[in-house]
Amino acid sequence: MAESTRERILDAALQAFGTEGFAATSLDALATELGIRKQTILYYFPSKQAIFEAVVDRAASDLVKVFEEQAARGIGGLDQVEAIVKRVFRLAVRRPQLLGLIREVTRPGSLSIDRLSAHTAPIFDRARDFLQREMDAGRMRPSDPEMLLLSLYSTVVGVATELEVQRAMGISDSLRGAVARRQELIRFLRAALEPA
Amino acid sequence: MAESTRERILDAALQAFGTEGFAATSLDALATELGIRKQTILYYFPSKQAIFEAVVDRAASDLVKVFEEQAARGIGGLDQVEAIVKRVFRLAVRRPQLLGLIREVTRPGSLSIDRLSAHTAPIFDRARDFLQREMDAGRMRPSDPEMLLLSLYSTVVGVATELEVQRAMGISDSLRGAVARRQELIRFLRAALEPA
DNA sequence: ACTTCTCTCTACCAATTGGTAGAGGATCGT
DNA sequence: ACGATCCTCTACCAATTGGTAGAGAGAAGT
Repeated sequence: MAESTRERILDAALQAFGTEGFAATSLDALATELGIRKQTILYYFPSKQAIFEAVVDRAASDLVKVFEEQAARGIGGLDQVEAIVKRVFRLAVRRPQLLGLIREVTRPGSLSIDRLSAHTAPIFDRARDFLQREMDAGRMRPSDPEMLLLSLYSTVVGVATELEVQRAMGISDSLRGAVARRQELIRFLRAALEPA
Repeated sequence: MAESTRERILDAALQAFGTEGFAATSLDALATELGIRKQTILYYFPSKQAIFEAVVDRAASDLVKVFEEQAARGIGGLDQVEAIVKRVFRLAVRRPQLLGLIREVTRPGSLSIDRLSAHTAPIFDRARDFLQREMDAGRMRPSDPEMLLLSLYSTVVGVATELEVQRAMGISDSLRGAVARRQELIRFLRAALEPA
């Protein structure tokens, strides 16, 4: 067997939760899609909420891995920011459900937000320290690193995931469109971050 | 009577759809909150979907009004961008459900996206033309105005609405926090937009 | 051969879902 | 006084929801 049933359930659940959302996803629909019975799902996970938490855990560690891989290279400066943006975009193109799930978890009133931030808190701290260091070294325009991090997060995740907004604006969402968006975003961020 | 039943239903529906989402909102819950029976709701609106569409229509025209009020002043340049950011923030503080609803509508697979963009398309065009004009006049760093608009949209809406992410980052979401975020965001955008 | 463990199934269930049918009480113009 | 219209209600309903109970098949260990 290429993939265990448990893994297949998690894959399908990530897809569903990340696009339709938690409430709009039913266990029956999930089971039908997998060609199994709902009770098989409930054999592996005690409840729908438990599936969601398992999906969040896996997605969070996938995300964190992407950041840590790049952090390990430590090329520094705006090139480092650019490299991370590129990685996030690659993730958004290959596995859009992953960022969709983040949006689902970070919605007001969502449970599991603490579960997500438990994973991401270390890389937030790391990113904040990185920004502070670069500012101190004069390689980046000085500002409040926490607020800047929030702006960066919003911009990158937004441009990477807001496909419907782009369609509404009349912007192509093809692969070539994604590359163009990424390039323009990087120019935008460089302009915002470069020391004056 | 201060407010008609129909208006009260729309208010409560905006609140619910904008925070919990469409699927997670039940007509019974809506009715209970209003102290009426579900069937009263269905007297005014033929279906749940119809309520959602009515809410989207009203929210969209409220949003458009905010933009058009500022566009009418036409102060131009980066000051105009700043003024719009301030207005969006004021909206996000006073009526957070409104931007929450936008996020709900712009989720992949959402119906009613066309309904929203029918309202917003004119102001998108207007904003694009504005950016192009300012670039041509040398008051703004030249770039692709459509892509820039997408970046601006993502950044502003993200910083204004991603309260849970801010909490996870350890940033205060008080009113004073909102002002600080706004100021930092404006500095960020000015740096990104100022001609080199 | 027998037990045990792992897995998927059928059969249910109570609660909730969005929605229909129609009664009854106001308030209105006539 | 009287019908008509507007509004909110009670009474239902079929379908779907997440979840429980337990049977049965297959493989593995003894």
